[in-house]
Amino acid sequence: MSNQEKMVKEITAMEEDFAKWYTDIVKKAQLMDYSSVRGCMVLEPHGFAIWENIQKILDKKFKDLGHQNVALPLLIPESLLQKEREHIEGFAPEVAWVTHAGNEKLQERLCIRPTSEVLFCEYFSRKVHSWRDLPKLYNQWCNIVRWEKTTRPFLRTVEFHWQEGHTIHETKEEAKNETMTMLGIYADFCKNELCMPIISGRKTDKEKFAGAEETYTIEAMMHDGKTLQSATSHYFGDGFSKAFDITYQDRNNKPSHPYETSFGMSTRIIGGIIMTHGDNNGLVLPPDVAPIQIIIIPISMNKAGVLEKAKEIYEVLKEKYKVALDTSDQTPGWKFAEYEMKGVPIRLEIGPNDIKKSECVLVRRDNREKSFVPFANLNDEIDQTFIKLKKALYEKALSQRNNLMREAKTKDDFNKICSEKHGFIKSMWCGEKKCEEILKEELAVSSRCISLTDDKISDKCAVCGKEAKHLVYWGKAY
RNA sequence: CGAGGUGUAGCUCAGUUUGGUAGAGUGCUUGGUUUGGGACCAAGAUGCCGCAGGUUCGAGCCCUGUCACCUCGACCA
Repeated sequence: MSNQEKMVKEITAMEEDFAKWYTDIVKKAQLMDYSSVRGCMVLEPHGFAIWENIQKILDKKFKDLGHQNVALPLLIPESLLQKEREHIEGFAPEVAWVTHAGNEKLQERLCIRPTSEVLFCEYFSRKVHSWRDLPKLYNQWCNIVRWEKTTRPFLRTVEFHWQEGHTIHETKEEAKNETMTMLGIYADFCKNELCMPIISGRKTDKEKFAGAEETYTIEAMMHDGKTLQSATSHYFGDGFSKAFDITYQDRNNKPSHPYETSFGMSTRIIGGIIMTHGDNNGLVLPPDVAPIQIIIIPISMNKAGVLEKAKEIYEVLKEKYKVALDTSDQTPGWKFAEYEMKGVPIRLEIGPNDIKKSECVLVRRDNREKSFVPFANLNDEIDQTFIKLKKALYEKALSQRNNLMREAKTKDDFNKICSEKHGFIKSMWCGEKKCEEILKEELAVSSRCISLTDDKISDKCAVCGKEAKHLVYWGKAY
């Protein structure tokens, strides 16, 4: 068996079994491990380090906009959860209740937060009394629990880590602006740092967050054509503030209800990175979130000068990059495969032949292209390679998405498209829930989002033929 | 929650038909030779056979129950 075959043997080819390919990568790149509770995952160092990098980048973006971090409780009393009707109806089935020791008769039933709107509302109701107290721009990094029936690593777990921003404002306009600003933050982050093309838009009433007036989303397409809701930003209007009796004296000295928003991105995005960039050799990580950006592999470590040179290069590069040097006694081939599996964007090989020529071998993870780089040019060449690699990741993902993008003008178009492999389906929609339900029931595609642009592909709803109101992106969702 | 499947060494699994000393590959440990795409030799260590009952002289294997996990649906970020 050739080495190439051996390597491929480790990971199921995505063409053969996509679900297994995904699980193989998650396990073999050591991103996470299962635990003794179904759907509750151990985030292993390499997986958590990706999340930490995501946190670092997003947290800075939030703080640059004036948001502050807070930590609210893990537990919610039943009466609090039930104050907003739509909200509790949406979440009730997947709430985890806590049984606790002590005098249970006297204490109210508690649940683990499935999301923290009600906690923020209660908090705001105690803190907001004057228009001078507004706005409040808060965020928390935390874990939450939703008792999902079927779970998949990162994509859907019972416990998951996320950030949830909650803001409260004087006016509708201000709250709506906040909602759109935060959607933009997520969209830019996906594009610029994660190299993921996304479509942003508004959710239909059927798909929006329980209790929200409007939900905005960014949707990405995975290798298998399915779509992933990658982050959401909600405009709540004053529904929550009325339900939770948040009132303040406004500028006219009248009691008034403020307007709220919330927005979130979760560890699910790591699943999105895997299924957007990964290949049959393993994970492919965008440099900005890679725990190791450069791996240095010395060849023939026992030959004179090799280890010394590798260490020297490591010391220089570590000033600027996340770099690691692997001096373990595994063979070079083993190390190549290992770090490709882990998605490390750049590999440097340093061996006796290179030292003679004062150069090293630089290999890109995305296309595995090798080049010889003089030690003197290393810094520049690495910078250039990161730029090229990021561009290549984005463009590859974009062209894949566009190749699988379809347009449907009629129900027959939908039928035909859904009988083969497809990604997003663009079509015009009349705005009726019934047409959404028909597509969902007959073809298992759901509305992903309503386009925010005025683009049209026809004047009629593709399902019922009545006058169309919106351009909608449809798809099979994770 | 429906339909199917699987629980045996860290991991992947054989052994269950026909009950009779617990197995293989891989990984791990130690020593040596190696090192430009998952190296080789030698010597080792590793098991509540998911859990609880039952049948039997004797159960990984048969019976009953139970729990967990996986795949596909439905539900959902």
